[in-house]
Amino acid sequence: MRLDKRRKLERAGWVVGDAGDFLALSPEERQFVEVKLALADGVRRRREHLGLTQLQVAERLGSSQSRVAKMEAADRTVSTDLLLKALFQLGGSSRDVARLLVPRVRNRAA
Amino acid sequence: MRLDKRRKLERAGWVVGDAGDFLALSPEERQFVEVKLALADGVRRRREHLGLTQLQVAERLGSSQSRVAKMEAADRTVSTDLLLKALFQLGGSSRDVARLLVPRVRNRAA
DNA sequence: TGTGCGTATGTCCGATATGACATATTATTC
DNA sequence: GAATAATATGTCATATCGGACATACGCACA
Repeated sequence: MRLDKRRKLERAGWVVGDAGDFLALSPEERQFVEVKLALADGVRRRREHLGLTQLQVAERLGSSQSRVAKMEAADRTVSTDLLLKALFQLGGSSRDVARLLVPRVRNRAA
Repeated sequence: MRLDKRRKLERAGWVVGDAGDFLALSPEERQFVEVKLALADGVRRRREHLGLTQLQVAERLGSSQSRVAKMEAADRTVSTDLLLKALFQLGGSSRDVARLLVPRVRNRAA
C-alpha cells in the first residue's frame, strides 16, 4: 500500500496495524474502505470541478460544511449512502460512480 | 418506468406518486434508489449463484435471515454500506460492484 | 391436509450516522 | 502579521440503521 493512501486512511480514523506495516483490515473491510475513499475522492473532484466551496455544496445537500469536509475525508461517520447522494446531487451519474470504483479508469479529468 | 420495477420499489417501501404514474422522487433520489436496487439484485444473484440460503448468508455476515431478506428487497432500512459489505463478503470485487451500477452490462450470468 | 424449508414482514432496542454548532487550522492578500 | 475565506476537527442531540426475534407467507412433497 502506498504511503500517502495509508496516511489518508489513518487521518480518516481507520484502524491501522499498530505493530507492523499492514492494515488491520480483512480483505472485505479493505475493499469496502477503498470504495469509500474512491467515492470521497469523487465528491471532492466533482466539487472542485464545479468550482464550489464545501459550504455551497452543503447548502445544495441540505447539510453542513463540516459534514462535507468529513465526506471528502472519508470519515468513519459518513456512509456510502451520503457519498452517493452527494455525487448524484453534484450531477454525477451511475456510470460516473462505477468509474470511480474501477482503478483502471480512476485517474480521469473530472 | 417499467411496471415490475415500480412494484418492486413500492414493496420496498419507497414513496410512489399516489396520483399520477410517476415516482415522487427527484432525479437524484431516483438515481440513488436505482443504485440500491442494483446492489440488492447483486446480493441476491450472488447468493443464488453460490447456492446459499438467506440464513447461510446471514451467518457469514454475522447478521440475521430477516436482514438478508431486507437487503435483497432493497428495504428502506438497509444502507448501501450494508449491501456493499455483503457483496464483498460474498466474494464480489469492486469491479463487480461497478458492473452492477451500469445498466449496459447488468444482465450477466453471475 | 400437514409438515418442513426457505423467504418475507413487522417490531424492538442498542448502535451508528447526521446536521448543527463551535472552534481550529491553513492559505491568501493586504 | 492581521484579516479574511476555505477547510478541518470535535462534540452533541436526534434520526436512522442493524441484529434479533416472532410470525406470516409460499411452496414442495408425502
